[in-house]
Amino acid sequence: MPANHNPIRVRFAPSPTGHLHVGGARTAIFNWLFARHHGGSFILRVEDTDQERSTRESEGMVLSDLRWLGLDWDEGPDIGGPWAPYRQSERRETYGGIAKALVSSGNAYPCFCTEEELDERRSATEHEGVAPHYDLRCYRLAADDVAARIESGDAHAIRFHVPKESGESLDGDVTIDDLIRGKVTWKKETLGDFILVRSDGMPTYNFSVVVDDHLMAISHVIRAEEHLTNTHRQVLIYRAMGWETPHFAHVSLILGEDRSKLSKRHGATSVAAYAESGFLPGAMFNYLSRLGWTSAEEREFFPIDYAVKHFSLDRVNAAPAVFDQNKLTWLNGQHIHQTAASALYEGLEARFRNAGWITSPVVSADARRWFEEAIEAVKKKVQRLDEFVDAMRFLFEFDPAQVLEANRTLLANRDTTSLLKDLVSELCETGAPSSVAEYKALTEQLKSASGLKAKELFMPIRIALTGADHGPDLQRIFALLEKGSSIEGLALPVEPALRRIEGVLNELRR
RNA sequence: GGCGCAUUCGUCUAGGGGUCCAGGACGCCGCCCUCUCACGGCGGUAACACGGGUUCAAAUCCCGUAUGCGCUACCA
Repeated sequence: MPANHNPIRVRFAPSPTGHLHVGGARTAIFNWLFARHHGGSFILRVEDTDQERSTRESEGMVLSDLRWLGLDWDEGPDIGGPWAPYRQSERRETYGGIAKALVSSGNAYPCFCTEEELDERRSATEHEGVAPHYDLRCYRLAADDVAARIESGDAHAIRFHVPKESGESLDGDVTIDDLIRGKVTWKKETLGDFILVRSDGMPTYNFSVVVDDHLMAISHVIRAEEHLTNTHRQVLIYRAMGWETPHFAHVSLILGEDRSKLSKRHGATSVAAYAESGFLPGAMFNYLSRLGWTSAEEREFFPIDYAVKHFSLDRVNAAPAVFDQNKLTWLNGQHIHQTAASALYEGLEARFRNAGWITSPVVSADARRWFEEAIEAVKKKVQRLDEFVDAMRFLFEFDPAQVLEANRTLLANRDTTSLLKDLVSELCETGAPSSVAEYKALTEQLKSASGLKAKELFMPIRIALTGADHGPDLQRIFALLEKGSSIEGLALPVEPALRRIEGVLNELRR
């Protein structure tokens, strides 16, 4: 028996055919939020019955993508659980047994038609304007005929019989009360007999999903809208087995900018790609949970536990939603701004090393502290992790010739040259300012020496020092440069500020 | 084609008969803060798909149309 006796049990059932996509991620998040909000269980089940496309490697990727998002599960293929196994490919006997029961109760039958034959007959009837339903050929086979063909080893699928004529034991009409969409009804005429078990012995989605959801005691099936019309078939299987149906909630699809279903051609769609391009898991979670769901107070920016506390299916929107990179990026910025530099550093070290800024195999405590200061200095200017490298590049890379070339009008005039000369002599005399007081003293000194106003003073210094017309406070830049040059393991020269200004002056003299 | 679902600013959404000549957020524009760039603050731009009903009153209820999407597979 499971340790958790809460009857709320939901599952996320991905097909392992590549990285987790944002659509699947949102479905997983909604399920997880529902479970955590109600104190129920969240089960992970791998739907790998399509052997052509499923791989164990993909399964590993999907699991790690889910973990990256901050999700955890109570039962799953990697951790087991009371209803193991949690991989459908390992549950064939179970499906086989249920299929047999459906055949003996008269709700299903062996079908010997091959795929090619079916294709042929389908295309033959297509232009007659008739719904392309199975023609019931094998349903009408005589019992001993069937027995004989099975005896002789003829390959066959198992097909479910949708009750059509009055007098059949089940009604083919189905109404569900979807938690997001309300009542949805289908008429029996809509459906043809459909395959339960393929001729290779693998169950189809519509069959295995019912068997597993029932056997795993799933209370709420929360899944994407593309499965809504399949629910008709599934409910019929529940009825034929005499099983109670779970509650259904069909979440709308995520669309690309052109309002078609989000897919690879819309650009990055896997959560792994977003992780790589510098999105924080908390921001991804925040954005995806907000896509189609709002808390009663309509908060936009929130941590995971806020969503757990406030999540409710009642407030999930039935209309499809366009994936908006802009808003994701904004949210990611908000999350970065709120995250401590020490935490940000964790996700940034590899990027810094990659940029060649770290020269030692181990990062010393001093170096780490210095990086955290630098992160703090530029944090509010970035919206993605990868932008930190661009925002901090000026600290490590400086080419006087290039800087002059790009800013000749501003740097190559008499006032600026004498200002920079003054600055050099100040730096030689007192060293680079490392405190607010020293910095103030320096700028006061420069102001009186040059006679320039504050506004005219700072831009030439900024550019001669960083090469850019934007960046953190000059005072912080001096301090960072000064401190960093005395820390081992950082790719910084000694006296970087002085060298840079001198370098520019040298270029000016040429 | 048939069936199903959906339709409020460019986008995410609030709203569920009167409080809505429709509120919030992203984006965009302007202003303020400021040595710069950002952050932040303030303001602006912009929507009830269309047509019929029902009602004293409709973004909200009903019907139809249009559009989009999904399903209609021995994919999930």
